[in-house]
This record gives sequence, structure tokens and C-alpha cells, in this order.
Amino acid sequence: MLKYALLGFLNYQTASGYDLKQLMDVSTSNFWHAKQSQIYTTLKALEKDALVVSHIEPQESRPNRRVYEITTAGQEDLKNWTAQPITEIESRKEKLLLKLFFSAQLEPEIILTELRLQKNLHQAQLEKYQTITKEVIKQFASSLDMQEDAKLWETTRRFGELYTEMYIRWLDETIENLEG
Amino acid sequence: MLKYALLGFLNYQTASGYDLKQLMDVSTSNFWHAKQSQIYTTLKALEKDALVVSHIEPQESRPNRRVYEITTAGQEDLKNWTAQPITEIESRKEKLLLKLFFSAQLEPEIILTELRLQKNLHQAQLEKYQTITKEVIKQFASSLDMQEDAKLWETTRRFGELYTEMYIRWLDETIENLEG
DNA sequence: GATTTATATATAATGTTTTATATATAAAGG
DNA sequence: CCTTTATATATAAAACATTATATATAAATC
Repeated sequence: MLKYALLGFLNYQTASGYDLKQLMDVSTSNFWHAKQSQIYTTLKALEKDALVVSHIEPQESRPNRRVYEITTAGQEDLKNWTAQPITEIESRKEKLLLKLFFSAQLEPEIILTELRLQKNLHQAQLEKYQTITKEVIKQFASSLDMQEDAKLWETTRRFGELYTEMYIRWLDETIENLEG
Repeated sequence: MLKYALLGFLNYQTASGYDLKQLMDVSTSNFWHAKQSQIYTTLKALEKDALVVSHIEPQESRPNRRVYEITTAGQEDLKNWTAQPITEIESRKEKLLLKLFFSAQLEPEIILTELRLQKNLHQAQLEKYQTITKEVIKQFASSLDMQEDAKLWETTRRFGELYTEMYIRWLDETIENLEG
């Protein structure tokens, strides 16, 4: 799947592995993230499959950049993928819930401390979605002149916002439940 | 992490790989799922680490069962893990959002069809959480006489409910957005 | 002046997860 | 009667993802 995230970005403009890591961190990390090492190895695999090509861009006083460009085959592959409907629900993995499920023997105070910490983290995250992420989308929309595309980007930001609000609500309910 | 899901269940009662797969499917699949093959290989690894022990339970007219039992070391490991706080936010992967993010070139009707399909799937899922999952928790609570533990199980079910309601709300918003 | 952060790529080793396959029998459904 | 579903375990192969490490320089911060 990372494959398509990378092709998706390269379909807008050429980019290095370093660029792509940063792009993902500020835009898709809400619903798709990757480590640097995976991005670099996946780009290499994409080039082997001729879905992208790269060339070295020499730099003075900075390490040289390997800049990737999507090929026609890459664009086709990407379009095929986006047209393919998803017919199931995505399954989640939530370590916190797993731990909670098996925490009956723990002191309630220990659980409560953890839930309160999570609340702080999610409140900070919510603010990021409402300020930084919103701003980043605006910036890209105007710098790339992609107001139409930005509407879709905004829906994914909105998901992050709603999700985090839901999470905080669930934490509040659960905290109250354990306190009472 | 699957390791702790398995230890967590075995801390309640002995079980075979087959049992554990079924248990997870009806209880934790909302926040932690695993394939049969991973469960069997992880159980084997746990036994190698002496966190569980197994013995064969012969059956007539059914394949023999390999029944696992948690060891004292396993119980300690589990307790250490539950006591260890999680200090970050869990990151999600949502294929649908990734696809949507890069779907600007697609016909809006194709996107809308997909979102409407997802709405149906999530509505069915919501009903499951509100009926089947709720009932399963009640059953386990009374058959194991674990009313206190069941309160925690219920909070995880509630997460699934809230999450799915949120998802449907986001789908509604997004559908309206693309229609308008 | 020393440390940290940012720029930039690359790969080895390890860990996690999925897909696929093999085997065998009984019960249930069409 | 035939097919599917349920019971039950096991492993190989592949795909996906994380952790760790190496290298090098400039800018920013303490």
C-alpha cells in the first residue's frame, strides 16, 4: 500500500525519498505513515518495476538528492488502484484497548493515570489537526493550485478531527466509569 | 503484541489455538485481530519461551486438540506488560482514506458509490456491536462469573460503537460534500 | 565551544502479518 | 448424493514494517 502513497505524491510532482517522508508526515500520517527505511526500499522496488525513474541531483554543501519521477506505467497502476473499490471494513489495532481488555487485575488508579495521559495526548493531537494540518492543506492547495484536490485532502483531515474527538469522548466516558 | 492477547486469554482459562482464534474473533477483533497461522506460530514461540505449556487432548471423531496453559512466568510477563503505560498515540492505517486522498482524477460518482458501500458496511457493523458483541460479553461475564472484568470488556465494545458511529458521520459529511 | 537538528541516502537484521497449502473427518444443508 | 461448513493443527513462502546503523556537512541552539 505504501507503494500507492508514493505513486500518489509523485503523480503531483517529482520528489526525493527525503521529500516524500516529510510530505507523508505532514499530510497522510493521519491515515498512512511509513518509516524512512521503508520509503527508501519501496522507492527502489518501484524503480525496479519501472513505475518510477530516478536521477541524482547534485548539491553543494548538502548531500546529493535522488529525485524520483512517476512513469506512464506508474500513473496507470495508480489510476487502476484508485478505481478499485474497497469492499470491506478496515480492521484496527489499538494497543491501549488490548491492554485495557486484560487489565482487570490492575489497580484502577494505574489505569486511570494511563487514560488521563492519553487524553492529554489526544487533545494536543486534535489541536494539530485543527491548526497545523488545516494550514498545510491550504498552503499546498494554493502553491500547487489544486483547490479541487484540496477538498478531498480536507475530508481526510476532517476524519482525523472526528476520530480524535470520538477518542476523547470515549476516554472521558471510560474515566468516569472507572472513577464511579 | 499478539503474544499478550494470547497470554491474556490463557490467564482466564486453558485453550487451544482453535479456541483462541474464535475467542479473538468474537471479542477483541474490534481492536486486535490475527490470522489462524499467526496464532499457531505465536503459541509455539510462547511455549519455547516457557510462558505457556501445552499438552495434547485426544478426541474421538474430531482432530486432537493441543491445549495451552499459561505458566507463572507467563502470568508475570502479562502483568508487567499491562502495568507498562503507553505514552504515545496509536497510528492508524486506513486504505480508504489513502485512496480518497489521491482520487481527485476519478469521477465523483465512482467515489460516491464507494462511500455509500462503506456506509452500508459500517451500519451493519454498528448493529453487530450493539447486539451480538454486547450479548457475547454478557455471556462470558456470567459463565466465567467475571462481572468486574466485564466492565472493562464493555468499554472496548463501546469504543467500537463510538468509532463506527463516527465513521458513518464522516461518510455522511463526505458524501454530502461530494454531492453538493 | 559543544551539542543538537536538519539535510540526505542506503542497507542489514529483525519482527510482524498475510497468503497459501496440506491433512482428515463429521455434521449440516441443498 | 454432493457440497459446504465446522472441527483442528501445522508450516512454508512471501509481503510488509520496524529498528538499528553508517556516512557527511551545515546550520541552529545551548
